[in-house]
Amino acid sequence: MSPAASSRWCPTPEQLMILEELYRTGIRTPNASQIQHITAQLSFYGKIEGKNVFYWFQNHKARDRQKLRRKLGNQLQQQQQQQQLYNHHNLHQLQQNHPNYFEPPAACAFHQLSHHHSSTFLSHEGGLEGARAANYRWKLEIPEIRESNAEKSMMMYEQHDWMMLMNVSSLPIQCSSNSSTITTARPLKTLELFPLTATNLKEEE
Amino acid sequence: MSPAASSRWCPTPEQLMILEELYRTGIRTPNASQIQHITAQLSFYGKIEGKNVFYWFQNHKARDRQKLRRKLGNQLQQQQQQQQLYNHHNLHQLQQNHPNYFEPPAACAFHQLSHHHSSTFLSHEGGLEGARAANYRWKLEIPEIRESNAEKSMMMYEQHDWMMLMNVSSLPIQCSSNSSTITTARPLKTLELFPLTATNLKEEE
DNA sequence: GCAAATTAATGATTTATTCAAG
DNA sequence: CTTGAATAAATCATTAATTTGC
Repeated sequence: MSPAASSRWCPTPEQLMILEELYRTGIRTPNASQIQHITAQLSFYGKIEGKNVFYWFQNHKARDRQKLRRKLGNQLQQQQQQQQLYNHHNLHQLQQNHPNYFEPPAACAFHQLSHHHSSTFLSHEGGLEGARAANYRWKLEIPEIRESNAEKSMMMYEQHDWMMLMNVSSLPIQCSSNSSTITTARPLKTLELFPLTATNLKEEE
Repeated sequence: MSPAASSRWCPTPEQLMILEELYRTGIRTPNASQIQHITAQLSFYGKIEGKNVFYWFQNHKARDRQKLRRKLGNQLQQQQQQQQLYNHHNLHQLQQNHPNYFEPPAACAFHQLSHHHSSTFLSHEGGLEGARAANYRWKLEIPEIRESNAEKSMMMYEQHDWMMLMNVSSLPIQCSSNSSTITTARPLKTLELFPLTATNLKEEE
């Protein structure tokens, strides 16, 4: 009965509490160092990774907004005049394609809101300088590719998985020629890179 | 007089060409290792980071779709019958919400294709099993928050900076440093390697 | 010809939507 | 049904094209 490493993070009550507290405090979109910090703190209460923190804030923010939107949407049932006015005014073509867009104006408003908030809590914090200076390390454990149902859908590409610390500038990738490999030079590599097979299958029409 | 490190990546013609070729070949959403490879290869032609590659594909895919959508949108003014038929036939619930989803099947196909490709040049690691084993460290340098115009918009949160390279596995990236005339005119075998056969029309006329 | 001023492309972020585990 | 995870759409911001007046 090993823990069997469930495929997704399950926040402990403590973690959740802290996260919510942080959110209440005003943190909406933590940056790298903030995430690092939070993760470190929360890791005391249980297993957790940076991406969990990241996603949590993303989702929480989004859903919070969603609720708010709904609530407001109901409240302002009668003020739709404005709505229509607005709609009629600055409308992109794409809205044609999204007839189910409930409240485009709301969305717009939210953008602004968003900006406002971030600047708000950033200003008060004023403590990013310190963070900004240093380098941080992250241990990235390979994300346990879920092959559970792999047979069906092949596998998922988690393209987010790679997004990270690309600043690997130090990167030894820098062509370690020293060994023989050179001979082939780039053309060959290129070849490897490009499976010219198939190629067809354009997404067109 | 340093180059002053422009704030955003500017692909060299070679890099661009290769990327486009890859795209044409079918790569839409490269995974971690693919991005690694591509980045390594392209780094020979100029400064480049993984995230550039990632973003490039994201944007290219999106804008390609955009164009296509527009085009089709015009073309299919009268063919909406088919659409409806299709929609009615193999429909997930979500398609209700996205009546404007033109080619869900295409998307699917690409995933498969993509997978095929990756396995093609990742075959040496015999799949993902090998990769999954280890943990890796990455140095995360705080991304040099651009404060250039900070006073106006405070700062940007680059939350993407942290997400990255989860999968990084065996990293077979063998670059060739080689001492050829790198400076300006690289031969760019790659180009020659790819018969730019235009069986598929250019994106838009 | 050549810069300042505009516009078009496109790299980089942020937000909204969807998928699927529990 | 809730929510972590992933993807796609929309948006912002900067660079390259280009126009324009001189």
